Amino acid sequence: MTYSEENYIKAIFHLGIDGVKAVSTNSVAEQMSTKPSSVTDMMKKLSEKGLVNYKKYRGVSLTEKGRILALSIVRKHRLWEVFLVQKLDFSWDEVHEVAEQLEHINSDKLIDKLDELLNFPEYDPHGDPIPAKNGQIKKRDKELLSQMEINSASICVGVKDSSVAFLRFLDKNKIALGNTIRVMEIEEFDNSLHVLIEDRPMHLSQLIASNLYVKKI
Amino acid sequence: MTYSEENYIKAIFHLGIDGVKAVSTNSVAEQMSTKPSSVTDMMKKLSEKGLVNYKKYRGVSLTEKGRILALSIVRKHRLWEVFLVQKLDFSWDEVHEVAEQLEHINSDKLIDKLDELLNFPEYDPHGDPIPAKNGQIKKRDKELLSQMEINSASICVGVKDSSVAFLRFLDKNKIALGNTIRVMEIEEFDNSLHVLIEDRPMHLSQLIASNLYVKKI
DNA sequence: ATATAAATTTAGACAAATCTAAAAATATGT
DNA sequence: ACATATTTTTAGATTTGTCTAAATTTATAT
Repeated sequence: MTYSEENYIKAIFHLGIDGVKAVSTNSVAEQMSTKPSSVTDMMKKLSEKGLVNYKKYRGVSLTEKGRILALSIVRKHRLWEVFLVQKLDFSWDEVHEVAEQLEHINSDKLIDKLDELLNFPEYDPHGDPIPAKNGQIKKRDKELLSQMEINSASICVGVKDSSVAFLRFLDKNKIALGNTIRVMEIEEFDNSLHVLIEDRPMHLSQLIASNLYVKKI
Repeated sequence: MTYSEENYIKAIFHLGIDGVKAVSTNSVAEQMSTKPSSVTDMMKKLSEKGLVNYKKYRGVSLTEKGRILALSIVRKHRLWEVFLVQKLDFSWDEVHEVAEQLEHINSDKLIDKLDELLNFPEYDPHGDPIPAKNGQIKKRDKELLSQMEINSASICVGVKDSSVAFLRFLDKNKIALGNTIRVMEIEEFDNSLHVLIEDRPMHLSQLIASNLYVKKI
């Protein structure tokens, strides 16, 4: 597998995450910052290799073989992110770029041993689950903060948007995974939330609330 | 820099290590398992970029800029090797292949932090010095065991040949860096050595002795 | 010194991954 | 339903790194 092939497989995986049957050529092109014609070329190639189901004009999806490959890449990416944060003191907004490179390193022993060094983590620094060696990936039961009711209490377990801008915003406002969040009031006007984060009162816009995953308690 | 360019720079660095003015096209090709014509092409390109001094038919050498780049790649390679051995329990004959991949990962912060995690090691698992961040590389005073005199005592500090076969041989015979070695007798016939390794008598062929670096004590 | 051998470069080709522009297929709105 | 817009594919070009085969330069041996 070339890096490029792996990146396409990963893109299709991420786009097709919520039970979507097939993803469009254009969406893959956008995700990867390439042109649709490049995607078409690559889909033919990956289809030849039995990694994707591709029908002209009908979009593309991963085969079982492709899914397993995608999961192994995601596993590597997320384990490296944990390593960077836990062992090298990276902040959660710095890890993605480096992990994008590290995820292509090819060595089973390396990944198994890294997993062990990190004590078999289940989630990456953004709260996303780390696929097991056999490809199993657990779906955490979580919902968006924006969907919580008044007076509900929850724990922050992940972010939907993991852009540098959003993560820095959270840092600046001392909002971190593991924090407890209680919804005190919902502004009808703009759907913003008055919350208590670890007993600290805060006012969060609807945009913020709809990018934070929480788990009811 | 592409991976390929980096590999050529590294090859020229390793071939030119002992004060050689210029290395030949063929030697680079052999080192990299490519064809001489491919080397010629790449030398033109690296010359354009100011990384090598290249004159047709006259061989090639690194410019200062090229040397600095080479040292940064070697630094990364050797730090990763230390990481693999110290943190992930790799044996010294398993690290090279993986480090060949990891050395191309591009992140200054990653390498600085890795260096720190490993406590600023000076040598890699084979006894080779790790270039400092600024490119400084210390030359350890060492000589081949085969050049030691009778009754001399020394400490094993490195290997010349770091092939899997040689490293496994050393493991099997419990010869490791840091061991003390005393030369008891030299066989005139085949230049083999009778030595005491950590007080354990052993008989080493001339080939073995000429691939072990030691430091007199 | 010069024929021959060896090393190196050149010329031309190829595969991978990308692009642009044009053509074809599909989707959409009234 | 059909004209128009959008999406997707095709055709052909480009760049990078590689190769083979032929030509050229340098080295070597007598």
